[in-house]
This record gives sequence, structure tokens and C-alpha cells, in this order.
Amino acid sequence: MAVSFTSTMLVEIMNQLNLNKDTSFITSGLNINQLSAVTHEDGPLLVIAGAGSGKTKVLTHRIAYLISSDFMPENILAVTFTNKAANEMKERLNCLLSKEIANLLWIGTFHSICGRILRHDIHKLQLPNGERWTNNFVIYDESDSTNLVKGCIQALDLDNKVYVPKSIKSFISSLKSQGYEAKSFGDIAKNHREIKISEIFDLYQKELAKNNALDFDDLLLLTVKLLEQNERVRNYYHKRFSQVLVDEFQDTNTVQYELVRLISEGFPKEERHNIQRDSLWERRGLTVVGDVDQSIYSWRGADFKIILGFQNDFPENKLIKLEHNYRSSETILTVADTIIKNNKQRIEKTLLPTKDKGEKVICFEAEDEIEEAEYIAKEVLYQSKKGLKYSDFGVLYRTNAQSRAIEEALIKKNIPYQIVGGFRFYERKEIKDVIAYLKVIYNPSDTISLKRIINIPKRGLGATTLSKIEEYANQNNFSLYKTLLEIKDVPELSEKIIVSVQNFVELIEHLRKAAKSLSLSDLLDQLLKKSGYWDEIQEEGTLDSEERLGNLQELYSIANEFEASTHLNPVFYENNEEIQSPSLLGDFLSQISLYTDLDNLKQAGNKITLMTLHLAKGLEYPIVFIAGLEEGIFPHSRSINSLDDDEIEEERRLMYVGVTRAKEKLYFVYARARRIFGMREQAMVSRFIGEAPKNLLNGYYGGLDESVSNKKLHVSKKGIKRKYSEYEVDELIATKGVTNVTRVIAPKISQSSVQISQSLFAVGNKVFHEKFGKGTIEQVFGQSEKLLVNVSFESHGKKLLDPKYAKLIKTD
DNA sequence: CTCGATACAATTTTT
DNA sequence: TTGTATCGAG
Repeated sequence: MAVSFTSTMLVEIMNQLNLNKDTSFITSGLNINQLSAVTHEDGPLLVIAGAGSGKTKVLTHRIAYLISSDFMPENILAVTFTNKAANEMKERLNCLLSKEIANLLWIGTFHSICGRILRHDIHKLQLPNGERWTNNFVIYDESDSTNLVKGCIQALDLDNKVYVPKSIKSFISSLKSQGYEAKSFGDIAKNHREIKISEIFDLYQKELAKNNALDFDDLLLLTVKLLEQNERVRNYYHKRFSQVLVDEFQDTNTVQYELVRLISEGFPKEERHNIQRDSLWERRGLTVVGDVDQSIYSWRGADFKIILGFQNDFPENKLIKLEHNYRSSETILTVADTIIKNNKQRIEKTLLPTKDKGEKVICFEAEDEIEEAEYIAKEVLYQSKKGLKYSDFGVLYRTNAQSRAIEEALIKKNIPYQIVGGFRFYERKEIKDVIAYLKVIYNPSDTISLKRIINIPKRGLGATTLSKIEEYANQNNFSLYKTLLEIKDVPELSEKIIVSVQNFVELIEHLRKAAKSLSLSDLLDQLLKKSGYWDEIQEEGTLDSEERLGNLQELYSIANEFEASTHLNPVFYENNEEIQSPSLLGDFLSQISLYTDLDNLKQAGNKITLMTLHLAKGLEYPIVFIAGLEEGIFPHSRSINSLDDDEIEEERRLMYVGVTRAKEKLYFVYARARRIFGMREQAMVSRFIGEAPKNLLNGYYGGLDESVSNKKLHVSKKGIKRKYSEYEVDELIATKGVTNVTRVIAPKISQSSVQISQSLFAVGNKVFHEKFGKGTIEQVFGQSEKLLVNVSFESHGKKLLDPKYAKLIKTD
């Protein structure tokens, strides 16, 4: 266990640092703009940092600079969105400063920082509904929360086909990320459905409190509420963190922004107008770094307009743009710039090259996704023979489903690869099971976790038994765990079941005691053995069970490592009163709840990397393939059908992110047709290729200036919607035989389906749908296989349906 | 209570 | 095509 530093030791270290006041290592090697960002003195600073402009360097060097100008490490708070970014920053600061000093900084994700704050102060939070949490709360992940929402929907006697738990959960989540509570949303609910949702929301929140659990959004929201209402806590963090730095600022949501503002300005929103702003920034700074063009998570509640409004909100600000790009060839930058300039909502900025022109972007039109994959594999092989390593390649695509064909081609050619994302370590069943055990041990009020493990391994405690016990618990207002402890009082249970429950409770109680004295890894060991979970999996003896055992071992070593490396930094208030009673188990649970696979991304081995464009943000590869550049895939059909340009602009930003991942060589690859949901679908080339300068593309002559521009897409309709039917046919003809690789194949369009779809559905038709009931067709998009209809249902609102799947019966 | 058959839906997913 | 969620038989 690491020793935490006393203030004397700290002063000692600081003195040493100041003695060799040679701080040139902090400022050397920076360009003029980077330098002025690093050495900016007091006040809010907005850094607009283009892709590859050295923004992490600026952040880390700025932190080093602040310390060299006598800010204490513990006065500095640096916030990121991913653990990976946080770790990267920590690592660089370890080198730049020293491990001892770097350890004193607060560097972390929004969620982990909030978790840390709440871990010792959450009991001070007062909510109007009277909900309460204590400091051994657990954090629910997406599936835990969704399960809880599901339970709430059931409890309210609502139909889970109408109120689909997953979408209700994400709706509530987006409400929370805008700062709504059940009540405030209920007050503005526009219709029956929204009122019901506010009721679910309300119950959900109460249930979370009962379970002493928080979801991801609560971590942020409750921290903000706490800082708003509790002056003492707010003052503490405001005084303590006189330097706040935020990475990827374009990705902040309303609540995160408010959190940053509260800590930095030190007073709640309502008091904002009567505060003296001039003295606000004495020996104080707020540095935010971001790039509007890389905002690709607005569907998750991120709002890049916050960064656009920053200068208004903080009139004292200074703006610095980092436009020099140290990553990509000039050609790649021009392509990226030209494409992104089609977006209206952005801060004007150009990527200035520092490298050579480089090669043109290579385009390839494949017949289908199989040929597309083969082409990629072939190119990788070819390039690697010329001396490139496999790890120099990144293959990016829009949807996870696209990875399959590419994997198959790579396997065939024996090319080693790794896929990032998709399945997550901590979402594997066996891992979640064990973590659920740990959560129950840590916090027996956690009913969701308790329910998860009560019959794992099988103890004969199934759904029927459980609902009897729960009913009894509810009637008497006991927690589920308390009821289990006194299982004899529950009526209608067989002797066999009572014994089984008693054994289970005994196990948990034993482990709870063990948790106090044992190390984490020993606790895990006991848990696995005594619960019989390990044996149960082992007895299966299948290949699959082998893998699960391996995963559990992996968890064991993660726990081991965690134990070895963790130093619980206690948090002190001004009077040096220590608030936190450090708990290793609690910290371990927090960390792994907030952990994702991405953090794991070991550049292990010489492999090419496959991932979605979203996951590629922040990474770079000498050679990048962007695959599946087709209308409907990328940009995704959902965004094409969207009513305004916002979604297309977000897709374009995603394209921009993709293009700017490449250092030397970039490929645009697309297929003329591909299998989607088992059906062969015709496709046309993505507008994004058309938006790139033709003279920088090799192999694409998509021709005729207009053929790909989105102009034609826009013309059709009366401000409502665009359709791409005629356009699609034009495009197929236009492309035929024009590129250097195309084989000309007449598009196969099933005659019958064309006729059926065209004769059947038209705007204004009345239709009936089994689930949604009666409705009217408002819009018809595309034709033949690609037909989609937008139906306004009397009781379920508007739905975009594919008649191929949705059974729609015409009723007029 | 458990397991298998059937129905059904189908981006992206920093935490 | 694939993954999952639910329902009914054993």
C-alpha cells in the first residue's frame, strides 16, 4: 500500500522541482499556439484543437506548467471522457513530472470523479422525494438499470411492448443528461405516454435509492445537485480545484457542463447574474479543449453547442486554435477539410499540414461485401510485403455487423487481426455474476444484483419462489435481503426452499465477514469455491466453459493487480478532517463498473485492428481503410431519413474522424451490393466520397459532378423528406463501368416486389398493424427492396417501418 | 423449474 | 442472417 504524502514531504518535493527551475522541458518543442495555450495565465481558456494537433500534449504540458508556476498538484482537476484518455494523461505526466507528483493530481473521467465525490458526501444530499443513498452505494451498468426499469414497468402494470424497457431507459437517460428529474419532466409531459414515462422515471429513481444504487447518469446529476445545495461541499471543491481542465469538451452534456461550471465558478446557477466576475479568476483557470468537428456522440446526449456557447458563458475567455496537424499527409488533410466544410454547424478551422503531400486516397468499388473484404485483405498482404507491420493497419466501419465479412477474408489469408469493441469483458455473464456477488457483499440492499445471483449456481430458487418472497418483502416494506435473513416468516414456502435460502444467506454472510479481513483476491477465491460457481462451470467441461473459467481467472488477476497498485488517496477538507474511510472493495467495484473494453486495447502483438468509426476516435494508423462507404450504411439510413440535417452532419463528422485517423495512406472502399439481414441489397456510393476532391482520389471517377452530391437528394420533397428512388437508378447507371475495377452487372430487382410495394403503399393509405393498430401512411421512401413507410399510428405515434418485415394491412 | 422452440427485431455505445 | 426474449412442454 502506497504511503500518502504529508504536507512537509510535499513542500520538499515542490522545492526540489522549483530548485531546478529549468522548466524549458515543459515549453520546448511547442508551436506558437500550443505554447500560448500551455502558458496561458488566469481565466477561462477555450482551445479549439483540430485532429492530430497535439491536444493531449498541450493538456499535459499545461498541467506541468501550472505546477512549475506554483499551483499545487492537488489544486488541479483534469477531466476526460474515457479511462483510456485519463490513463494516457497520467502516464505522460508521470514522465513529465514525477510519479509522486502525478499521483496527487485528480485525473479521471467525469464519472469516476463524480463517483469519488459522492463516495464520501452522498449522505449529505437532500432530495425533495426523500430519496437517500449511503456511501457504500453501487453503480449499475446499462443492463442492471434496464432490468430495474423493466421491473418498474411491470410494477406499474404497463405493457412492455408499448413501453420497451430498453428505450424507456435510454429516454430517461437522455432526460437525466439534460438535468431533468421525474417531477420536472412530469410537469412538462405533453401526452399520455410522456406522463406514463414520468411515472416510470419516478419509480425507477425510488427503486435505485432503495437498492442504494446509482446509474451512470446519477453519478453526474447527483453530484451537481449536491454541489448546488450544499455550500460547504461546493466551497471545498471550488477552493481546492483552482485549475480545471476538460478534454474532448465537444462531448459534454448539460449536466457535465454544469458540474464544471459549479466547481470553477463556485456558485449555483441562480446566483450567476449577481456575482462579481472580475475577481473570479484570480489565480484560477478553466481550460477546455475540444473540436466540434469530432463531436460524434450527440445521440448520447453530448451537445457540441455547449462549446459554441462557451465564449458567451465566459466573457473573460481567451480562444486559441490549434490548426497544425502533425499526423497526416497533406492529401489526407485536404480530403478531411473538404468533406467537413459541407457542415454548417461548426467553428471555422482548417487543418494545416506539416507533412508531405503523400499519396492520393485509393478508392475501390467491390461487387459485394465479400469482394470488399477480399480486397482489403489483399491490400494488407501486399502492403505488408513492402515492409509494413500488420499493426500499422486500421480497418474502420460504421456498424459492427460489417466486421464479419472482413474477418472471414482475413482468416482465409491468415492475417492476424484484433477486433475492438462488440463484446465487453465486464458484460460477460460469468463476470457479471461474480461482480453481482461482490456487490451484494458490499451492499446487501442491492436487490438487482441479489436477484441475479440468488439462483446462480442453481439452488432451486426460481421465478415463482422469488416472486412469493418479493411479495412478502413489499407487503412488510422489508428489503429483499432482510426478508431472506428471516425466510422462516415467509408463508407458503416448502422446507426444501427454506433450507436452500438459509444456505444462500449463510454463504453471503460468511463472505461479508471474510471481506473485512481477506484481500480482494482471496475473497474472490472463496466466493468462487464456496458458492459452487467454479465447480458448476467446470463440470460442464465444454469449450465454452473453459473460456468462462479463463475469464474468471482474468478477473482474479485484475483484482490482484488492483490491490497491488491502488493507493487510496484520502480526501481532506480544509481542517484536515478525513472524510473517506477507504474501502478497497468499494473502490474496486467503482472502477470496474466504470471500465470498458476500450481501456484494454492493448496494442498486443502484430495484428491489424478492426473497429467501428466511433471507437477510432483518438487513435491513428499509418494505413486506414474506411469500408462500407455506401448510402444507407455510411451515412446510415437512419440519418438519411431524419428530418433535419443534424444527423447527416453528425455522420459527416464521423467521416471526418475516420479520415483523420490515417497518417500516410487512406482507402475508401465500398460495395455495389451487400447482404443486410440476410437479404441482398443494392447500394450506391456514399455521398462522402463525392464530397472529397476528385483529383485527390485514385480509382473513383464517380463522375459527373452531380451524381453523388446530395443535391439530388434534397430536391425531391416539399421540405419534409427526401427520397432517393430515381436518384438511386441514375446512380447505378452512372457508376456502371466507370471505375477501374467495376464489373458491370445489371441490378437485380425482383419484379414482384417492386410491383407489390409500389401498388400497395402510398401516402394517405390507411393501414393496420398487429401491434400498433390503425394508422395512416405519411411518407413513403425508396422503392422495391428499399421501401420504407412512415406511418402515423393513432395510439403509438409515428413509426418508420419496412413492409418487408412489418406486417402492414391496407384497410382502405 | 428448466430447457428448447418460436417469434421478432435489427446504428453508433466514451461511462 | 443473427441474437434475444418469451412461452409452453416436460
